[in-house]
Amino acid sequence: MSHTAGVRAAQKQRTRQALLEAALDLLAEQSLSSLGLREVTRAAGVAPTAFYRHFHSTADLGVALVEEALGSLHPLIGHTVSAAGDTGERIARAIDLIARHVREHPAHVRFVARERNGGVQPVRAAIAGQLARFTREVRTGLAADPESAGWSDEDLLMLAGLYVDQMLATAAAFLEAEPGQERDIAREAARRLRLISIGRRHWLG
Amino acid sequence: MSHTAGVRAAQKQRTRQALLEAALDLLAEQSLSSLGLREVTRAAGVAPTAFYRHFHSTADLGVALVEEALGSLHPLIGHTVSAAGDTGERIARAIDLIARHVREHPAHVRFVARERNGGVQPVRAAIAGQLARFTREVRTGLAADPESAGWSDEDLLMLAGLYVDQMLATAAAFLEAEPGQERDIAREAARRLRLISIGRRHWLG
DNA sequence: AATTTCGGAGAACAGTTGTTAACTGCATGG
DNA sequence: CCATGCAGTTAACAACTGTTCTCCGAAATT
Repeated sequence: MSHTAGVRAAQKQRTRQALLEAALDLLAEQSLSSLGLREVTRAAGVAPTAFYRHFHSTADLGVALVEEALGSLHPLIGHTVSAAGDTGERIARAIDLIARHVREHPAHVRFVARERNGGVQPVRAAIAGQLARFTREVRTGLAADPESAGWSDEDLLMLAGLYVDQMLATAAAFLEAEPGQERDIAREAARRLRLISIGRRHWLG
Repeated sequence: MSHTAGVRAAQKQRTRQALLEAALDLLAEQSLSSLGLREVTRAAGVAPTAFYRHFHSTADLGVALVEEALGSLHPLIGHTVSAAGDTGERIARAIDLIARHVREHPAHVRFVARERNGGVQPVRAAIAGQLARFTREVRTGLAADPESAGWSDEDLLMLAGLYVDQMLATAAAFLEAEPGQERDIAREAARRLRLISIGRRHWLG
């Protein structure tokens, strides 16, 4: 039962993944707009022309990387926003989650932070799209909270955007941090989130 | 009294400025890490080798651009933070100031937003240094406000950092906005700042 | 007036880039 | 079992890159 997807298609996927991983590696020390097609294929161990079997251009590859970096993160969002516990516990857990994610996928995080305002328009658009989705998801999560009673949809979206921006800024800070500084960054991020949640509590009236 | 700086040095400065402006133009559609030396000299109308008389590399030129983009902004900061008026008026004035700055110097703003997390380490470091300076200046401005009574220096620095990040995010949003959307972005930014200032008011206790 | 300094030009270098064309070999579907 | 499809290779192209060395002319110094 069930074909294991075909020997042929499987091998294609392996090459595609090799290209994506090689690119991600190279992007540790440069921006996407300077990433060369040959450079990528060389690092992936395939011929330059093989690239065209998978992507039209490096910009196209970048869009695929956005999907890989952010696409699988959506389930996590709603689950985290509507977690149990008091405000302090929820803040600590959210920051812990960010820290772990940055530790486990530093290249993906770096890529997103770098290309969010980078020099390749389609990639910027793809990232903006994913972040807008995150924002709507956080909004939905917040709406379920009893503390959001009386809030307009517009204001909830504003708060969600503030949170998403803050999450990304914290992740970027973790990335740039030298070993041992993570504690300080976590404390600063917690204070920021605490201030925002205080503002949230007194928003009405 | 006073030599007008010498014909020779003056011409050198003109060429240097031509290189910086040509680079800034080219950086509208790419990142610094893909900016070529020859590309810059071609756009500036000088020979490739002339580049070396002014910069060691394009990374070096990038650091100079950071200075040009952010160096002259410091006086403005303290003046804006410690302005008169109630909270709403001060928020509106700050956002207006950002909007005007983005309108008048879009290339500089784009450059900073893009290279803040870009692929060229010395430039990232230069931007981080300038933003840290901004944060300290905002902190000093906030400290003068009677509303900051009882605040620890650490907390003031946290709040200042939050403001600086928010300013940059707003500027970046203005940049990406299509004509006519500026009003909405200004309104969203105002709401964010209002929420933060509410959090500030209730921070203690 | 003679000499030094120095910003910029010119030519040449080895190496790299994206893209094209024609090919090879093997998994696939009839 | 055979013919088709297609991922990947090889070779070649014109164009471009950063860097070096040599030179020129005019401003600056003496």
